[in-house]
Amino acid sequence: MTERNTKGRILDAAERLFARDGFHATSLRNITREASVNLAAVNYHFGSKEALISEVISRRMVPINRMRMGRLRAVMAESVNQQARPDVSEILSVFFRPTLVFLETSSQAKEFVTIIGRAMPEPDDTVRNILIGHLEPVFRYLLEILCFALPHVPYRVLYWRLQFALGAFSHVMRTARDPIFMPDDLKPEEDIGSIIDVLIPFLTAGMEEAVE
Amino acid sequence: MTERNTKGRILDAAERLFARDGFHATSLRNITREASVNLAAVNYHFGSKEALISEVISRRMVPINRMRMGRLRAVMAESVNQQARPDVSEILSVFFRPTLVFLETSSQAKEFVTIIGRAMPEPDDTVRNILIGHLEPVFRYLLEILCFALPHVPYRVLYWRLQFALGAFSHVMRTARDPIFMPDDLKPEEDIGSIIDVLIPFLTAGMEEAVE
DNA sequence: GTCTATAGATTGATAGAC
DNA sequence: GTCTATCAATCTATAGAC
Repeated sequence: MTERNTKGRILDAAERLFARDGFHATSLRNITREASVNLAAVNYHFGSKEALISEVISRRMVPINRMRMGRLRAVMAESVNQQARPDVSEILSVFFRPTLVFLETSSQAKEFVTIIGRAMPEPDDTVRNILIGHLEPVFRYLLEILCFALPHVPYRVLYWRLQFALGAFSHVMRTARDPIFMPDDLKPEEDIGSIIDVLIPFLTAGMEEAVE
Repeated sequence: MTERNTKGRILDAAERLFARDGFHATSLRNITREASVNLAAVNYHFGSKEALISEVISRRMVPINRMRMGRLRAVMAESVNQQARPDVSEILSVFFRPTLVFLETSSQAKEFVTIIGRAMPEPDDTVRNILIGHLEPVFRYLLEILCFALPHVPYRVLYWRLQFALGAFSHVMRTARDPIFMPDDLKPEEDIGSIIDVLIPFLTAGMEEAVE
């Protein structure tokens, strides 16, 4: 299912290597070798390594976040209609599940899950800001809806709880395929969806916990 | 409170710069300039950049983890004595609070909190394994005690929940001083202890949540 | 122990032929 | 659009004088 054209081949190879080795440790030479294209092709098609990183992130993040925003709006609208508080577990599902939407259609896209987890803690500001720019509107809307869902929890506490959720999520997305500290009598999960099934009740309980 | 000798000056400067810019983006030239020592001093005193990274991490992690293990054993012993299950909130406190132990004594050590959060998601295996090597025995013992505390939660679920806790913790340690997505009407916490005060009830609720 | 000078390797980017 | 060849900058690490 590899892309035929050079640009697509570069994007796929970059996605694979960024996921495996990180952004900084992956050189343009590694990428073009993996993609079987010429070194100069990256700068011809993308302009710079940074622009390539941006493209690798954007081509998946844009549709994922469009899906997230649409579903969050639906959850909010339904809540207003029924004059009921939105369900925290559903809010979190709507945020996390779209990450997996590509996994059924493309084996290549599995790499991307790791990339999200890599970009979040990236020390390089320019790289991290690419992800942050995509996530910021979603985060704000998510926080707003959580305020409706959990009016008894202070705003400041909800902000930090949402940060905890983000941290837990990015950590397991990054390490899911090669989990650290895994005891010998446990096996890595075969698919990431089953980790999210454990994650959502965990986070929901934490979100809903009363503040004394 | 800066160290007088060259070795200590290098360690402090490296800690500061690793925290701010990450391990990979910080060159030995940056470090020696910041420490006002000669470039060759790093290889004279430490042998290599990797060995310096290891030292920066170890000099704080060793005493922190010794404290953690001691307190965890105490929690476990008290539980056996009283024939009661250990308290989840206390277990988590015993793990998280020692991170802050240096903060009262040394302003320099504030940087280290960020470093833990940086080393955990580090793509470079050799760097990440330095931290993992320190944390592994603590993680295993922590998981064991959680099994005692929460016998109704399956082992596999507890493993992942502890991973979520680790992810949330490292994420906020890394971003606490410059939080992402911070709304205009919120201010960064003045000290990290107050974030941990929010974190522990959140994680405790998630840990204790019943599994259907 | 501290310094200068430099080796040796790798990187992102580009000029210019085809 | 694709290629070769190369520039200029960076890095870690080390040899050798003091």
